[in-house]
Amino acid sequence: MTKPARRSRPKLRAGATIKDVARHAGVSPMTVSRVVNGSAYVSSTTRRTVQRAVRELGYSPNLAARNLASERGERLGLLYGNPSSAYLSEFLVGALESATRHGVQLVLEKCEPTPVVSRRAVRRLLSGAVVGVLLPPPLCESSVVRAELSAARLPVVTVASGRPAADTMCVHIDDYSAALEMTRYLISLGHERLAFIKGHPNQSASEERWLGFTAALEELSRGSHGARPPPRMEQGFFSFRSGLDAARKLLAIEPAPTAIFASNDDMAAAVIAEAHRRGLDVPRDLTVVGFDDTLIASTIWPELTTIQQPIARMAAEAVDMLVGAVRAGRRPADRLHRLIPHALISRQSAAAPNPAAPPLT
Amino acid sequence: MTKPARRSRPKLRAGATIKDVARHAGVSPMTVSRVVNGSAYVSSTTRRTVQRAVRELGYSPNLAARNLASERGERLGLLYGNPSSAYLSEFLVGALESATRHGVQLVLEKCEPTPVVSRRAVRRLLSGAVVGVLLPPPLCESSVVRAELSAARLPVVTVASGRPAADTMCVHIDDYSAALEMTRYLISLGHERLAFIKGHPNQSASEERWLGFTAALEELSRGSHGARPPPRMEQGFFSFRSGLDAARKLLAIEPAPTAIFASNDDMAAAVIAEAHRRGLDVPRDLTVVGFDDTLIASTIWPELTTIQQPIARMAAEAVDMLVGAVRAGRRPADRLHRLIPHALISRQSAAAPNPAAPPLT
DNA sequence: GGGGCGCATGTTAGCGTTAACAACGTGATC
DNA sequence: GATCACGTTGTTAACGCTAACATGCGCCCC
Repeated sequence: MTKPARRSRPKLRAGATIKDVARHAGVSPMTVSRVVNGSAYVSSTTRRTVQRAVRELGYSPNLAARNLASERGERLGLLYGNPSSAYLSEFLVGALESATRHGVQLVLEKCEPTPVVSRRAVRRLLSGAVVGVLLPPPLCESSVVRAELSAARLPVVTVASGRPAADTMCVHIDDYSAALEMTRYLISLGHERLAFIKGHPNQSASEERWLGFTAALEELSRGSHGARPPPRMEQGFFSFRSGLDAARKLLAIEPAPTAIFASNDDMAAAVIAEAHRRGLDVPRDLTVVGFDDTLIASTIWPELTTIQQPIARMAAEAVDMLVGAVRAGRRPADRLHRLIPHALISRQSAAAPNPAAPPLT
Repeated sequence: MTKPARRSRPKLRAGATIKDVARHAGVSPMTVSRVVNGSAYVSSTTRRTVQRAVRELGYSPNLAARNLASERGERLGLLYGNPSSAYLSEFLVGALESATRHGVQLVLEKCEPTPVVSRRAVRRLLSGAVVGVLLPPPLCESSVVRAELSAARLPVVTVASGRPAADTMCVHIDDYSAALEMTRYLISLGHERLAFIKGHPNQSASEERWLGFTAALEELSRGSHGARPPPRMEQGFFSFRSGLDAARKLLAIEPAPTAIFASNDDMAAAVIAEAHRRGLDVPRDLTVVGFDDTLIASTIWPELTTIQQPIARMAAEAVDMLVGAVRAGRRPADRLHRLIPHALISRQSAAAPNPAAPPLT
C-alpha cells in the first residue's frame, strides 16, 4: 500500500525551501533565515556562501510560512468612495507596492458616506479580518464613516484630508501652500484679474486651497498700490460639469479674468472647453490652471499647468504608517500627520496675459 | 525566571483561532475547519453549533496558516505598461477583488515593451516568486514581453487583446461586433456621412474595430441603393492629441461627416473639443461616439455615447483563469479564450443628424 | 588565568491550518 | 447476528519559517 500522498509527493512546488538552501550551503536553516532577512549576526563569509546557495537554487521564501511564523500577514482594508478613478488608480499602485513590501494583504471595499452603507462596509471588513483601514478622499472627510470605524476600534489612516483631525493618523499635502504657490506663480506671470473655482464644500482641502489663493492676492495688494478688484470666485463641486457652469459665469464678467485657477483638473479642463467654445485661445487669451495632476491634466490640449500630488507615494506612506501602528499595537506617539511635498507642474495652459485687450464676449 | 515570552504572551492577537472555536463548540478543530470550508461531511446540528461558536468568538481563519497548510497563497504578477490610468484603476479593482477571494497576492511591476526593460521586469517578478502573470493592454500585444515571459515559463493571461494568439490564455471582448453594433446604431439614427478614427496600429483591437465599422457600412450599401461615398478614415493613436489632429482633417472635408466614430474615448473627447472650437454643437451638428467607456466618457460634456468594456470583470476573470491554471499546473484544455459581453452605452453625444445643412467651415 | 562579554551559529518549539488516514457509530443487508 | 457500507468525527503529521533560547568560541582585562 502507498504511503500518504502528501509525504511521497515528489516536490510539485518548484521553489526550494529554506532547508534545501541550508543543506546546500552547509549551514542551519536559521542561518539562512538570518541572511535572507539581513540580520547583522552573520559573518561575511557565511553570508556569501548562503547567498550563492540562494542564487543557485533560485530560492525565495514562502510568504505564507513567513507570515505565519512571524505573526505578520495582516490584512488592511481600503475603503473607497466615489473616487476619481484616476486617483484610485495611482493610489492603488502606491498602496499595493507598499503592501507587498510589508507582506500585507489589501482588501478593497466600496462604500458610500451614509450610515447604513458604511456600517455594512465596516462589518464586511471586520468579517474579512481586517486590522486597519486606509481612507482616501472623499471618504476621509465623512464623519459617519469615521465614527463607524472608530466604533469598530479599527486603526485608520486618512489620506489627503485638508484639515486632518488632530488625533487621527493622516498623510496629506499642504493644500494651502500649494494654492499659494500657484497663485504667486500666476501673479509672477503678470496676471492681475484672477478668478478661482472652489472645490466641493464637503472637503476641507477645498477651503485650504481657497485660503491659499486669497492669501497670495492679499500679499499682492499689500505689496503694491492698495486696493484691487476683489477676487472673482465661483463655487464648484470638482466635477467637469460644475467647472463648465463656473467658467460660464466667470467668463461673462467684464472685464474678463485673464487667469482662472480651478480647484482640480476636471474643472480646469471644463474651463478650457468653455474657453474654446467662446473662441478664446488657451493660454494666449486665458490662462487656466488646475490642481492634482490627474490623468486629464496631461490628456487634454493644451496640457494643464497644475499642482502635482504624489498620490502613489502618499498611499505607500499611508500603508507604512498603518502597518507600523498595527504592529506596535497602538498609534504612533509622534508623526501622526505626515506632510508630503507637492510640486508645481508647468505645462502649456498658463502664460503671461495677452497685452492686447482680450476679446469681449 | 520567566518562561519564553512567546509562550506566556497574553493573546495579543485579537482573533480567536480554530482551536478556540473547537473548544467553544465542543468539537475537534478539524470539524471546525470542515464547517468553515463548507465540507459536506458535517451533520447539520454540528454545523449549526460550530457556526454559532464562530459567530460568538468572531473567528476568522488565519490566511497565512491556511495558505501554508493547503499550499496556496501564490503570488501573481501584474505587468502594466503605459496604461490609461482609468483603465488601470478599474483593472486593479477587479483583479484585487478576485485575488482576495482566491487568497492570492498581487504584485505590480511596471514595464516598457523593450527587450531590456521587459527582461528586467520579468526577472524581478521571478525573484518575487511570482507564479503567473496578468498582461493588460498595451503590453498584451508586445511580442517582446510575451517572449520574455514564455522564456521564463510563466503562465500568462492576456487581457483585451483584439486577436489573441490561439495558444495563449486570454480574456477579451468582441471588438469587431462592438464596432459593428455601434456603427449600425449610428446608421439607425439616420447618419450617412460617417467617419472613423482608427486606434493605435500596434494593437490588434484597433484593426478589429475598424473592420466592424466597415462591415456595417457594407451592409448599408448592400441593403439599399448601391454605391455610397467611401468611408472617411483617419489614423489615430489613442491619444487625445492624435484625436485632435484627426478631427481637424475630418471636419475639413466637404461635405463634412455628420457622425464621427473614434476608436477610444480620449480621441472622441478630442473630436468634441475640436467641434466646439469650430462652433459646432454636439450632438446637434455632429454626433461623436467613442469606445471603452473610460472615465473621460462621463466626465466631459456632452457625455459620450460609447462601448462599455467591463474592465473590472475582465480582470477578475483573468485572475480566476490564472489561478486555475496555476493550481492545475497547466493551461486549461478548453476555454483558453473567454469572451466577455460588452454594452453600448447611450449618452448625450449621439443624436439624429440635423436635417438643416451643417454649417460650412 | 578565570570571569565576563560579544559575536556567530545551532536547537527547539511552535505559528494556525488542512490532507490523509483512522476510528467510531448506526443501519441496512444477507 | 455478523458483515459491510456509509456518514460523521477525531487524530496525526506536516506546511516553511522564525522567535527565543542555548551553545560555542575567541578575546580582553583585572
